Amino acid sequence: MADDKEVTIYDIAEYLQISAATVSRGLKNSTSVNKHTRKKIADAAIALGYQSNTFASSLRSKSTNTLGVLVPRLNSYFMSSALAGMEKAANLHGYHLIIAQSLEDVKKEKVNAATMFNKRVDGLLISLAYDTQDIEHLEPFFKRKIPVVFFDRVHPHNDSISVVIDNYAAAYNVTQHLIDQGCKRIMHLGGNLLRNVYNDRFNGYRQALKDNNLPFQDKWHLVSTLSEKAGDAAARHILSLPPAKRPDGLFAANDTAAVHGMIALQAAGLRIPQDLAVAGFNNDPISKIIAPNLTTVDYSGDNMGITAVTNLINHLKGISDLYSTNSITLRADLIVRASSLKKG
Amino acid sequence: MADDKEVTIYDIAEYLQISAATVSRGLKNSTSVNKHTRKKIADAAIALGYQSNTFASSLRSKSTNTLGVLVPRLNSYFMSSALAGMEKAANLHGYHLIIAQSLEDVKKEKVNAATMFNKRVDGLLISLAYDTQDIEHLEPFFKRKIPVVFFDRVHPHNDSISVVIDNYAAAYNVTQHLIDQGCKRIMHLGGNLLRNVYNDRFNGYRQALKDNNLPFQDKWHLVSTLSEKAGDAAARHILSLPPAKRPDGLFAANDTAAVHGMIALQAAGLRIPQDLAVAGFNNDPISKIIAPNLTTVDYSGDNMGITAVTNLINHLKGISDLYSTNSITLRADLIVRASSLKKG
DNA sequence: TTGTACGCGTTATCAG
DNA sequence: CTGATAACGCGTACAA
Repeated sequence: MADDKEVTIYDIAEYLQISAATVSRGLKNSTSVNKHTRKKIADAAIALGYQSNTFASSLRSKSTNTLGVLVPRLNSYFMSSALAGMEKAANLHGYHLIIAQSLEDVKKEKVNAATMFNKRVDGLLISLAYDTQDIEHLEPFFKRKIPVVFFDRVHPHNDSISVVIDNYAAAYNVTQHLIDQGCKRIMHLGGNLLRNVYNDRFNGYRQALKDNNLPFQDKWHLVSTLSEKAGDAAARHILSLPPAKRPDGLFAANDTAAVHGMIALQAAGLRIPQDLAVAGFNNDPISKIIAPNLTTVDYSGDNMGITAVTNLINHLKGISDLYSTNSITLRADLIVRASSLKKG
Repeated sequence: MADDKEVTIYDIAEYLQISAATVSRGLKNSTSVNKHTRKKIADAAIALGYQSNTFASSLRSKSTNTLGVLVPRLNSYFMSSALAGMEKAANLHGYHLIIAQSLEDVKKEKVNAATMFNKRVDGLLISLAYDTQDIEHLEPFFKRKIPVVFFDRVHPHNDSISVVIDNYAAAYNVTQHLIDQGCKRIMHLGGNLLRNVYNDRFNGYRQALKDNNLPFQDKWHLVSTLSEKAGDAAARHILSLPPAKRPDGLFAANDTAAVHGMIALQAAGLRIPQDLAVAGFNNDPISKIIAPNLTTVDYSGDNMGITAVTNLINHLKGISDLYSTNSITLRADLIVRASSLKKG
């Protein structure tokens, strides 16, 4: 009952009157150990209640089987789906996840990146904070050739890979769809243009307008954090305009803002889609609950998470060369629902 | 440019012509090191690009500053909020999180628990899988006195603590509220009774019926996984009953099932709350998007996460005795919204 | 205030 | 197939 000391491979070795080296090898089922001995070792391990000490092993083998995940926030539908996908893929390959959030704060992002490095993660998965300008804080990883995978909110870098969707094309398609429905005055509720996702969506939107000879006005481009409140504020902004000057279409860069905008607009008596067609982005569950259902872009966090981790691990195992390509683009289809259907 | 070797405290020591021991002490700002020397060490560390090796340190000090988090799923609103809260609290105290999901599978839960132990987490936070029967797989933690904190889906155990809400009281209140609104035939869409949360909610519901002299019928208690599909199926079940035999109230053990039930019922022409009053559980964002808004129970994952981690860390730091109490109950208030308001 | 010497538990290397 | 031994990077008695 003296359960106070760790049970180590030495205890097993002594117990079986063999060497610790053999125990170590036997424990990982090395074929260079007699099958019979292997069995004895496994049994003894259980009998003695042995539990391997991961970081003693890591210290020696210089690999932790751990991936660092650094995201802006943990509690959004997209992100929690991405994490779920990552965990699934990681688990499948015997890797584990250490997770931190920057809360959209570069400073926290830097501190967390350093922590991940100190923990000697075998690879880093990162989606950048709202106002991260450069990625100097990732230099330690690049220097030591620890693979970094950006996803969603990325930053171009030669020695890393990005997993993204084609935000430009998706936004273009959304806008074109609204135009096809007869919208002529389309407002865009977007995010910080510093981040590729919002910049690309904005550009896709603008290009679609241009290609259809529709004028773009600066005041139709609202920048926000795309929160519930931001959706609300956008609605109030629209309602503050004289009816003749109001947009007849709204494309929000996420579903949260779109939905809360809709609710506020509807509360004020506007009809959707008749008075104003609305489209969002992400295919968040809320898009199927709001009435009318929200037109959006299918953006699977799960897929993105699985892809990011699988590629990272393949690279770690030398199966694929991470840097042979710089970017993986996942598909993200337009999902048309009633909120944007002015015609039939 | 030969950045291929780790920079260790020995490199700093050699660089400064002092001993590694002093460097080690200086790095953690020990007052037993000359202030001037300390400064030199810090500077040299930066100059040489030193990054401490966490697990070498852990191996020596036998503490990892890492907490294990083991949950059924990562991608639910409640759970991602709880994780966000945990990360926030952990980060605040210099702890980090290693996260895994059981995907509601006991086998995975066991494997993951073992991994967490092998990684020598300083403490474990766990919410049990759907069908976990016993917690023998946590024995290694108990034996080595590594603190375990259960949250949400808990299991009574002397050497651990549980962070919960009063599910019984909350469910009682929901049911009483429905009764107050005139409901006489209340159906309960619940989860697996093996889990405290669903069992307690069921019992609260039943007791409220009893206290109001309303009959309970077995067939009014539906057990499911509380998924979108389960909500749908429950609705179809209700619709399959002859109108006179249908319930006039529905209490679902989560908002997802409640909302998707509502949508299906409404699609079939039932009016909510007139024909059927509905209440859910969790105060998920979707409860404020469905029309009419869903009556529910406010259940803050963020709070629960913060509470669980803070208590765990206080215990680790010896500030509080984890086991002086066996359970912390957070408040969870009824939020009345239109979906249940038959009267005014 | 600083240095010496050793150990944490594992794995790699080399020899047999 | 197995064993002896050193090393991974750090922390800490103990001594100076």
